[in-house]
Amino acid sequence: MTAPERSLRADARRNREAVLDAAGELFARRGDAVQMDEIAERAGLGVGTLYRHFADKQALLAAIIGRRFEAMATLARAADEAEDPWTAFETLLYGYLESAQADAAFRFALLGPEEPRWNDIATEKTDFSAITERIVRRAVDAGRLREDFRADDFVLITRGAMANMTDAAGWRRHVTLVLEGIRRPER
Amino acid sequence: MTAPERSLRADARRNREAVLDAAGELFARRGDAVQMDEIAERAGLGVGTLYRHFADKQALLAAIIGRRFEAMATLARAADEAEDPWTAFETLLYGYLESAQADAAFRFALLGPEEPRWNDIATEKTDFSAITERIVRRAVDAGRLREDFRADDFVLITRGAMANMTDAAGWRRHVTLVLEGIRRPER
DNA sequence: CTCTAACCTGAACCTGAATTCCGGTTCCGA
DNA sequence: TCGGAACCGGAATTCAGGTTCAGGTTAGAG
Repeated sequence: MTAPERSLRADARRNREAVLDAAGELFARRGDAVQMDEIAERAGLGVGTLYRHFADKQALLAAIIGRRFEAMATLARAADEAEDPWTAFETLLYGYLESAQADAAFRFALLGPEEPRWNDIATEKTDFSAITERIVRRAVDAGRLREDFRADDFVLITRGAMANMTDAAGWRRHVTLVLEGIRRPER
Repeated sequence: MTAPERSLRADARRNREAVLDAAGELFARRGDAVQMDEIAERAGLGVGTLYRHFADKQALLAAIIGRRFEAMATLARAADEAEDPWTAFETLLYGYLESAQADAAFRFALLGPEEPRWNDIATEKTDFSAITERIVRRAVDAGRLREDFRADDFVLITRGAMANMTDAAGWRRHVTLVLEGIRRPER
């Protein structure tokens, strides 16, 4: 996709990285409302350079989102390490949501109506989904989640919480309420 | 706000209504993505006429949202009629969400980051909020909702569900899960 | 050190809407 | 029936942002 084709000239590689960093920072803060000019300025480059590395704004966005999903996959993998299935689940859930809170673009990508489209654009998402599925299954099998809980439900909860990220406290309360209906006692 | 100032010429009143209807229909289907030209065409009028009645797109949107909140207040009032507090609560919740499902603009207004702003723009919202508060209190007092449930939580749940209105079934599942954690047995 | 393909720049350009504006129309009171 | 204030139509204007491109600049192979 946005694969760093082999052998970029040193300065080109450096600039590409600068663009990614600047865009990541700005998109995270203000979602896709940021303008290409801003990104270019922050990266200390001309707009033209952005277009040399990314076909259009959408592609740049996609690259950033892909990065996030990679990070999410790592996070999920770490959560899956946990001995206790419930701990694994909770770690994943909160880790994911905290990342979402810190990144407006990521949130936007997940909440927007074109969400399904990211599957193609950000293939990194597949990894994450797979691990999530495993963690959910573990918790269900251990009897710590209602028996009919599915990975899809994880998405539902997650979206629900993200919709309440206007104020910092709201989504935690939301998750608390939901968890209560989903969780099952240890024994 | 968009008060139909006294004495509009007959045709003007008729046109104003046509605009409101056309806009309501289109906004409901596609949110604020619809263009002024489309609305004008559907209303069988020129764009200029829209601007004669509403300062700008935002104002037109606000008028529509206001209408919805009026309808929601009516709905809430009806729900409050119910003898059983839980029935009242559930009726309100589902009625509200079904309306949201049927109206993208309404949903958009409630989910968007400028949500708070609607309090000023659509004063009709106040009514709705008041009744909602009463219904929630009734259910809590009757011991049918967890003791610490507040009207704010109703908003949380509601936003959470709306975020899952991409597919028609998702939000119902979401509400089911949440209700489980919130509800308290009859006795 | 040279030369050129690969890069970069940023002003100009384009596009898609919202909004304006003014020459006609129409309602309606006298 | 008449006059003019209220209205209406819709092409023209404005504007914000994304995207392009005609030159200038290097990195780095030879």
